[in-house]
Amino acid sequence: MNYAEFQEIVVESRQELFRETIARHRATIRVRKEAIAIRNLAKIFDAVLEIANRKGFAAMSMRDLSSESGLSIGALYSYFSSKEELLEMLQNHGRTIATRIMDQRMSAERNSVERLRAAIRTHLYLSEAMQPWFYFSYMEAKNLSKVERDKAIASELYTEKVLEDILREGGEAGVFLPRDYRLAASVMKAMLQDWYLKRGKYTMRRISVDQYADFVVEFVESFVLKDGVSRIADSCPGCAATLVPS
Amino acid sequence: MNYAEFQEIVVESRQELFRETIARHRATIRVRKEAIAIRNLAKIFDAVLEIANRKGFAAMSMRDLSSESGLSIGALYSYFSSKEELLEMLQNHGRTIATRIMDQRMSAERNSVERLRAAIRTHLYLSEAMQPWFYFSYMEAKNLSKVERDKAIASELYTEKVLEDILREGGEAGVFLPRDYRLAASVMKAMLQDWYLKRGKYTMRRISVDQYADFVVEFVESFVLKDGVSRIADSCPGCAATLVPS
DNA sequence: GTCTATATACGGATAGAC
DNA sequence: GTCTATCCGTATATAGAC
Repeated sequence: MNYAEFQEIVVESRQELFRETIARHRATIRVRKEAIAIRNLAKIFDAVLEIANRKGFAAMSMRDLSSESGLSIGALYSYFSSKEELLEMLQNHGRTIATRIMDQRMSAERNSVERLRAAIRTHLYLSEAMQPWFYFSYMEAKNLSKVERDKAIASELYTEKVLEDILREGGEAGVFLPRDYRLAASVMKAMLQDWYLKRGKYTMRRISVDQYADFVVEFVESFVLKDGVSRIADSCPGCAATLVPS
Repeated sequence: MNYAEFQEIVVESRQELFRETIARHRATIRVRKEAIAIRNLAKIFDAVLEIANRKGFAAMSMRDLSSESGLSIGALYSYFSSKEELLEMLQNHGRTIATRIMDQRMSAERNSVERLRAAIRTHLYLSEAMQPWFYFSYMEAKNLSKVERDKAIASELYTEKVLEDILREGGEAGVFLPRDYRLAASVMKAMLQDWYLKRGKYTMRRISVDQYADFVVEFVESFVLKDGVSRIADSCPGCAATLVPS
């Protein structure tokens, strides 16, 4: 599966997830007509991501949000009861999509090498499809309430644990070299996060998400596999092409 | 050189750099007595880093800064003319220290493998000694004026270019394997940045900066060196100990 | 050099018309 | 369901006493 195919999955589940988010916040969302609520909530979330990723959530005023989303300030407040709740809604919404898709796709793979590759690819594809949300979530995490911040941290650590467990199982099976798997998972995570944190840089350099994924797989495998480089070059000649100096 | 030794260099140059920062902003800093100005500016910078890294620079009020720094709001404004100028002063101050020390230490090393290790270690040591500033600089970069933001981006890209050039020179000398050196420099940078962006995580896990540095060197060398693992394990048995699974 | 008191503007949130 | 007008707290920045 390449990125183009993956993207469709995300687009398809989008509608359904807005329905769920609206249901979860039935208490504060006063708009009863679902179609309208979905359309406007999507506009609001997109506008928040656009403004907050440019100048920060704290610096975004309701007047900014009103003009960017096309809804009046009064109308905005029938979708949330405070700016803080808006932040929490957006965090929960994004995290739910991300977690669900990640879990779905990881459950398919069985052997360690394939699981490692799938984890890298899926995470990168996901953060590519939802780049504004991932960036926002990273940058605004410290501004969340303690409860919400703890959820965000738990989610981060869970992703890292998934990577660590793949490495550990592969290590026990003798597929991977003995390494500090926890530290390896940490720096892998850092590489995955760089994709959405420095998106502009990679766009300028004309690096596609598939190229980046191939590179990260290669880099990590050279560290954990016994024969490092050769394997992926054999199994995926196209990938190897991305490894020569530019 | 380990971290403890490195730290002294940073502490020593601190005073001198405050003098320079005050000289550079002679126009706005109304306080004439240098000793007082240095002491208070240091208090102000520390307080900004403390508050802004907790809840963001935009959310930090002058009242917050006043009570954290111990200076009144009126006194604060004799050190800068606006909140925005304060942000720029702090960015410039930190970047000057970081750039100067990085350049100093890199000029010493000659061969490619040593240069690569020195670049990794120095960057990590620097970001450890100045962790609050590095974190602040990363998180608040997007809130700077265009001029200042461009300076911050240029500085980021320069660091990456240093890494890329080391790899390229080593590649041309046949010391490193042929790789995409630009992408390699990118992900190395991501690993280096993880150290100051997730400082709390590594503290909890009792990973020292020296352990982390050894690990990153090992990881990168397994990718670019022909015989990967063995070299560092031979040249530094202590380091190898950190590589077994915990 | 540093303080307190205050001018002035801008922010989040609500009321009530349509 | 959405809009405009407005309340009221809090923000930055300054003035002037000490």
